[in-house]
Amino acid sequence: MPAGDDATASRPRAATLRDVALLAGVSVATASKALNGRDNVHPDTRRRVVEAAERISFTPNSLAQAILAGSTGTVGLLTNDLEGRFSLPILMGAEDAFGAGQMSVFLCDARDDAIREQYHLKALLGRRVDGLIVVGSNTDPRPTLGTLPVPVVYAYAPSTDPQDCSIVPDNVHAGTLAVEHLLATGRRRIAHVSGDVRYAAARDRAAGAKAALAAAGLELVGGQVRYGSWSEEWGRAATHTVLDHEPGVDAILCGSDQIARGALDVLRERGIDVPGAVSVMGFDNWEVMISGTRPPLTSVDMNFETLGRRAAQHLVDAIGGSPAHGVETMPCRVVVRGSTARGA
Amino acid sequence: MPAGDDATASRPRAATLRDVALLAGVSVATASKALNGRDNVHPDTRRRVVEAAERISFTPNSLAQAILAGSTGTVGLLTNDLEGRFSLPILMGAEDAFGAGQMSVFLCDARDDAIREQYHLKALLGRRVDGLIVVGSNTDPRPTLGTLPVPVVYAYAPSTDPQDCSIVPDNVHAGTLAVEHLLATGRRRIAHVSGDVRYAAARDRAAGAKAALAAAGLELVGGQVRYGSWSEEWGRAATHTVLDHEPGVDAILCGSDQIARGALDVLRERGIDVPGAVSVMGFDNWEVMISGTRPPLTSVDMNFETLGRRAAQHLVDAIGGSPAHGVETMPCRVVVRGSTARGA
DNA sequence: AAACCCTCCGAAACCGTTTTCTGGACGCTA
DNA sequence: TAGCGTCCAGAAAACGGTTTCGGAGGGTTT
Repeated sequence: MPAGDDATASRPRAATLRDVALLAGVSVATASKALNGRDNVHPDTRRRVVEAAERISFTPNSLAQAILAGSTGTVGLLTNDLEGRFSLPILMGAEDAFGAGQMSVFLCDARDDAIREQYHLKALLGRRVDGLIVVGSNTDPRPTLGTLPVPVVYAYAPSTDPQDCSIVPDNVHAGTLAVEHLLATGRRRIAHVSGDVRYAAARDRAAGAKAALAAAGLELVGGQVRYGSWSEEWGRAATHTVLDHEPGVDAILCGSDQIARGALDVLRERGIDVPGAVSVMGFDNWEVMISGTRPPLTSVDMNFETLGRRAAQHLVDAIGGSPAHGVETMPCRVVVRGSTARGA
Repeated sequence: MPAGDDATASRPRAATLRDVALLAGVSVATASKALNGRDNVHPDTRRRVVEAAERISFTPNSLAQAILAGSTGTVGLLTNDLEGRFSLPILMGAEDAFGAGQMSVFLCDARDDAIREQYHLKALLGRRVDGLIVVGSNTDPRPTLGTLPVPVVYAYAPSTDPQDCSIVPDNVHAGTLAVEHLLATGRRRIAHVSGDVRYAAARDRAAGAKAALAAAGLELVGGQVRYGSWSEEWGRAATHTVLDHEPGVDAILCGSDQIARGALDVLRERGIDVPGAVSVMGFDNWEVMISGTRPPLTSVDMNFETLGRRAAQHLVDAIGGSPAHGVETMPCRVVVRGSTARGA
């Protein structure tokens, strides 16, 4: 158990440019120029300054630099999803896009609470972030933040205002890709078990799936999407129903990896071969859900990292004076695994 | 698809105190005093200033404030775990402890790369964070960052330097609690299937479990811990082995929720009643892994949020001049669910 | 020796805010 | 009416950097 004691043990105060200058025997102006590679500094002088800076491990105060330059090199990531399912890949993508260390990210979680969001927004603007990425908790449109003194990019959930810049995963295309993959592996009698119908993601994926089926002159087995909740439990229940009512079914397209896990469990219990008799697919390609499924689950990856990179790129452009408008959709991709293996 | 166009459409520059003062017809000094509730400002004047500030939605520039005050109201969270399993609850706990909006958090992911860590560290120190929380990717000790101009608290993974302040989950106690719970529900022949033996977490939990058994005059069925990997796959394999070699086993304590899922699957396949014949427990209480297990999995919650709050609290104390030293362990708790229900 | 150029350093202004200090206006008392 | 206290507003300094500008010093040319 730690015990507080040496309150007086003075921690070395962060070094300032003045300290460096004093130590090197030059003025602060010269020290600044020497460290920043400006011209008109004698090589010997520069060396002295650099050595002094290293000796006291001087780190320039970004605050002071920012106050002059008018930009801070920081962005705010205002999220509503701290399960981290979407925010974190987006954060990683953004970090990559900015270039490590160039830009630091303030992460704030509003927890889907408008009051808390305003609060964090105020704090971020006060800290003069150069821009904002707003991550929603689902793909339904969310209210715009309105006009702010810094550019904003909405990721995952689009803004209601079409003038804003939003980057969202293409759920319609995801549904299409999934069905095309199933068709390509010889499936014809496809059921679709999805999550909560109130989520745009569920409806969009279903729309894409139906469109792809229609293009092949087919429709869903049972004629309709089986909406429910985003849980394994629902995946199990719905799969039982599907198997009971549609004996000829040869593929179950699940609205999420969790639902797919439920489906796989029931198929295994009933002794139905996957993918021999029935193929199973999920959406999200959530590593932690998928690793361990039997057989390994084919899933549609929504490319969150790419989405984050793209959002960051748009933000950089906007900060640079070239804002974008409207909703941009990010393509996704099918990750094929054993649960739909061709001819298995 | 967004298209860049109105690069010239000037975004409203953030208002400064000077703007407010000009609009209210006072000096910046008076404006500052009026907005900060200082004395010696005439009520009418104050009202004029406040109205002016609201009219142009003035937000004080925290950078300028920080440069005066010498503290920024920001902390850095340097993590190596952006699966977010540990970092995010810790971040949430820290946010809570700081008090919403008081303190903003820079989140950086070093991805277990020392170079990247140094890079982020430099950026954070340059931004004059008031303190740092360093989150490891596992509970093995990690190298200290050494002496920095700001206080540091190590969370999840302790620092190698006992002078540093570290907050870690009490894995030994977790193992003890788990076994005590199993004993309390009448189990006597307990097997322990755990993850990678190279992880301190695995060894500590096992040590706690063995101690609790010894205290009851028992030992592990089979005499030893079955170490492997942190996967469902290993959970399944090891459970088969246990059932084959130890027919009398009445509980399987699993080193993680994932391993426990594997165990549950195998028990179900073999038609063994859980918890009637065999109890199953996991560690971590990872909601997303647990929701959907049949029966619902009893698990030891490591209280990451509390850990994060505690780390934040220690950081605040250290910033306030009362640093703590040494490793502090956080208690954990058993969350009882169906997989160990008494007398079921 | 005067005029000139070049190299290099430092003084000072600036960013946006807070705080201290100075001082003007006004009212009250002696 | 002089003296004093109170109330309120503004000027100025400070924080830690960057940048501009002026100028000192030395060498070269006429």
